[in-house]
Amino acid sequence: MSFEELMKMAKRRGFFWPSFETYGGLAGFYDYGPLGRALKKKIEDLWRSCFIREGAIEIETPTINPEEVFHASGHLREFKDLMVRCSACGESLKADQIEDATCPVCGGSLEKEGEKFNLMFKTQIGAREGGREGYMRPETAQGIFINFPNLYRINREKLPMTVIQLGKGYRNEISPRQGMIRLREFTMAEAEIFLDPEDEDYHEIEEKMELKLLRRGGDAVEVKLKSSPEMAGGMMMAHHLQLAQKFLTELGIPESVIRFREHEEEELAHYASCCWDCEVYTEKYGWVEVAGIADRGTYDLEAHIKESGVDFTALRKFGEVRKVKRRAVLANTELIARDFQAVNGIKKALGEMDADLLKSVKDRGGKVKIEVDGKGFEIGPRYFDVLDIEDEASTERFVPKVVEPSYGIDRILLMVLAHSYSKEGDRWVLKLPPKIAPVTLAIFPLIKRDGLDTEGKRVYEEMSAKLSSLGLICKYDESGSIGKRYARADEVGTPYCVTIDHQTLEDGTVTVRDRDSTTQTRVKEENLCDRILERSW
RNA sequence: GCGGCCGUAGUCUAGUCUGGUUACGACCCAGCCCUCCCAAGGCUGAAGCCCGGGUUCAAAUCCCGGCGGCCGCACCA
Repeated sequence: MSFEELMKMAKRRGFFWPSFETYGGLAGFYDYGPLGRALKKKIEDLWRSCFIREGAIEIETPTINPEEVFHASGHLREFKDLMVRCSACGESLKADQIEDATCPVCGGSLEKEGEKFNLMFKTQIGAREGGREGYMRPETAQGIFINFPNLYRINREKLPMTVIQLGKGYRNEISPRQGMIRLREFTMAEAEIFLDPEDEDYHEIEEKMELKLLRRGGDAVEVKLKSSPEMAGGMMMAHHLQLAQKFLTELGIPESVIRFREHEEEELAHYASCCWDCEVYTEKYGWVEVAGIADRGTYDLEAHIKESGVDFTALRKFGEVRKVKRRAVLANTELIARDFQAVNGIKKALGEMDADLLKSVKDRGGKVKIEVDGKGFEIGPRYFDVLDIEDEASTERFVPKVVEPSYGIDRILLMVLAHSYSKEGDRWVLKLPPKIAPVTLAIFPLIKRDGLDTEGKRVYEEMSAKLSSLGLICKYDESGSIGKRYARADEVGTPYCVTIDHQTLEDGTVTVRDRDSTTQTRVKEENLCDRILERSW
């Protein structure tokens, strides 16, 4: 099996093909045909059920976001780098690292015009005058983060809280390559797990499951995470590494081609403190990232607090009354009133200042400069006190940390095809797990006469009515020879072919052919539906 | 974005160097015939020179430009 053959099959049979071929083609965009669309939907459904199963809630937010969102998230700043190329050695350099117009690598001269590497698609929202700038989202995650207060309330203020979103993401890649591997518009499936950093032991780690971990700068090792979840970055990270492997193997990707690779320090995204890529191996592309499980810490929620001023905290309940130490600034209002008058302004300003800082100022006998209504004041140590107070409290507010598994659905679909497509002698067989096969059932008359064709169409209509209500696709085919029809069905991974033969007319039984073994069993027509659904639903 | 190679039906491909009949063949696809279980066979049919300009009596073929693709470099937050 080569990737070229796979891509040809995908186009010929209707899984996917490059977009806009009518107008000369455009790299980084792919269309899904009927089979691809059906397969993709089933992969998405399976992913969704993997998370819903453990209590996740799903939302949908816009793909276009106003500028503020990405200003807060740091995406805007990250993309403002100017890249400049050296015309002598070809080295690409970030413009802010260059002091004069010479190349720090070879001393050659640099091109005058730098290029902006902004990987977000920019767009205008509303009328040109008074409109706002917007961007196509490069990840679905921000739509979840900015909704945290709503979601936390809707989730009855319980953590951990897992929020998922499936949808399109956009990255204006400089030069997309490798067909479907790097797209400019693609489908992501992301989960944000909000949790209390002081209480991470939510999940049982599966003892038996073995993962291949490639740690920073090290060799890959097979480990059972039960004994050392800290290897993966904590219980929640370990759990999601396992979940990723379970999901991929359920799609038919063998365990032997799945591994997890820890990001090197310099490889980490600006928001992540730790990240494991889940990679799948293929001959053609080597190890390809299909999912990333990142520890985003409190980065995003803190960023949105700072940008918006909105409260993105959660409430931690101690379950008992605790003594909580707190440092408070107490203004000496009598003295302030006597010497400065502007009591309320100064008191307010003192209250907003950092208590620890004021403490150290007071301890050294220094002065604090304060401006109130344009007038400056120098406040000496005797005008305020810094007190350590012990309160009693049964709750406190905190910013939750976030663990983020993020899956690339298009890449996963490609990997699923690559690892299920095989040649058996002369026949191409797509050995998809029955529950994700785009076409579940094909119905053939053995030959096109003797009433077998009309009987076949009748069976087809009945089965199609039943299966389509479950979202499953059923096909009827009477063209060519029976062998050719089996071959056509095998090529697109149809797990079951039902043939109507002369015996059907006598006793109401049909044959069910299994794709992988090609063996046939005879079943009564009334049992056919149950038989098909056993493994396909 | 830079460099190299490339662009003929849905797919693979002959033809391009050396301009000249109706652009070769295969697969796939559709219709009909045949066919009692794994791409049998027959007949018929649909479908193509990436786009634009130039040279020429004449361009798939030669020249220029554009677009797109593949590979390498860079990029991949």
